[in-house]
Amino acid sequence: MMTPRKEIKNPRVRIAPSPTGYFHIGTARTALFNWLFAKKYNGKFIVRIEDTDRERSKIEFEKDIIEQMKWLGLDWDEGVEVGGDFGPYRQTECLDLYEKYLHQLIDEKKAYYCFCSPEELEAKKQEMAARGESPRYDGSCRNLSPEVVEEKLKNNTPYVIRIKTPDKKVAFNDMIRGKVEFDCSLFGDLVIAKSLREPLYNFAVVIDDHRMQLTHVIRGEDHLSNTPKQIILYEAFGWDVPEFGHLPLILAPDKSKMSKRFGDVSVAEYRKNGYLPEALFNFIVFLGWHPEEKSGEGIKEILTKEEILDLFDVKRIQKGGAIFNVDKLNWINAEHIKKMPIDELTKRSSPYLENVFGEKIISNQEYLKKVIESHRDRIKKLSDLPEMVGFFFNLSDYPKELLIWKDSILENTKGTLELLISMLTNLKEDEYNKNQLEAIIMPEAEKRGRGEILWPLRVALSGLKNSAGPFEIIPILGKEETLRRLEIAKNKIQ
RNA sequence: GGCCCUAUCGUCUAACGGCUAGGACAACGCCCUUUCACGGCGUAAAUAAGGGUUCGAUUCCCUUUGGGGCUGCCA
Repeated sequence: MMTPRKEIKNPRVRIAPSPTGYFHIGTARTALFNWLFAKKYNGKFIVRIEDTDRERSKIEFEKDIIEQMKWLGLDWDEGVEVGGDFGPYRQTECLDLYEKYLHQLIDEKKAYYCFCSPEELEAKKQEMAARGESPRYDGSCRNLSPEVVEEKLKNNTPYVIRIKTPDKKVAFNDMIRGKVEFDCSLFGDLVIAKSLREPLYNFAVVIDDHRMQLTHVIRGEDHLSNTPKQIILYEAFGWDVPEFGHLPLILAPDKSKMSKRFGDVSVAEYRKNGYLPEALFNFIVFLGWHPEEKSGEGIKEILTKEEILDLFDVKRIQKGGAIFNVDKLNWINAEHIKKMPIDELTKRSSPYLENVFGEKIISNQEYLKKVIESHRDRIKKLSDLPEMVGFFFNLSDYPKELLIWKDSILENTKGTLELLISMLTNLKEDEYNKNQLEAIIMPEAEKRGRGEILWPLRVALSGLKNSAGPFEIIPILGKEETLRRLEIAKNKIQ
């Protein structure tokens, strides 16, 4: 059986995004699992920016990463913005350190300068592929004499730095997958730096993970095959190897890696589209993880961050990839919207409304709250709101035919509107509540047919084919506006 | 191609080696209903295939098949 799991205590974990694009949903999930892991086991969560790719790294992306992580409700103990004892937390600020370690490896003959040109390499690669071998570096520069190396360096011959990959198998015990083994002889000598001042990912990661004393490296499954390469480096330095855990990937509906299909699935995009951070958090964590079922009938799926943290357990992380299902996200989002206190919901919805209808819309908070409350059960996303509640602020024009119930006739509709106007005119302002309204209108509706009365009423109020019911709308609109809208309807018909 | 990971309803998933394989989303149907939603009730829907091990496999092992990742002087 399995070896007993080591007790996890005060782990140090990290998320190490590279600022080469907007904060991606997949990165968000990795961040989330690391955050949960740190919180759950009383450890530290660290944010490190991996910007060794100078070409593609941009400060605006770094800002976005930080902003969206905060938006999702994540906080970190060390890293960019907050600092800490193991800085710098941005790789481009560690160049001296990488250079030092590169020198160390070269001095110890564990790494070497390679002067092969990309063209040569490509040709060799083709050759090997043609022979059916797995393409790898043949080690031409592995044993260059110090004189030759010095000469070439003096002449500014372009070079890279390669690690001498040991000819052996490397195994590790993945927290999620159990034992995983790779044959390193298949790799060849890996390039670990483009130059002394240009370290490459696999090298920089090891230096930093070690330097920051990380105990667990939890990352996407796409890094699984990088792990043995990094272990080689740990061993070259004689450092302790952290525990690794490789999360299953989030897949697009066609099962390809998420980023490939919808390249720009940024968290910011979901935010803009009206998803709540608590819903996105909830949804994403359920992609590849489910809590233990508590005695019997199903599990609770709508959870707060705190509840998730309480239930979280690494052992229950899934191995297989999970497809990102927007329908489920929409449902979870809707559920969180239903649960949210109205003041909070109003605050969060305001930007979406303001965006469409302008600032004045938020001036009357009490009105706004009633409007939002009346429609919270009908929306999936905050961004659905403007379209649905717009009529409260501004009744748009509609064809008079819309006022006519099913196969009723214009004449009846006119009669209905006149009747309603007279009934509602007699009702006092403070009687404009659901109960009173129903008390006077429903008997009439039962008599003449509900649709005959209620449909024209509702359309007159909303101007829409589909909307909330009249007894929800009228109390919000109030007497004056209600009657005004009924007059508009009546005038349309004449 | 090579290496690695992976496999329960369409999707996310549950099931100490032991029940009619459970739940959720979506779909469909019915109810509620002035419309559209909400809500309530219900229906259909899965252990990839083949071998073992076992009294008994969704569960353990092997093979095949499918899917995915990696195979950069990206991260």
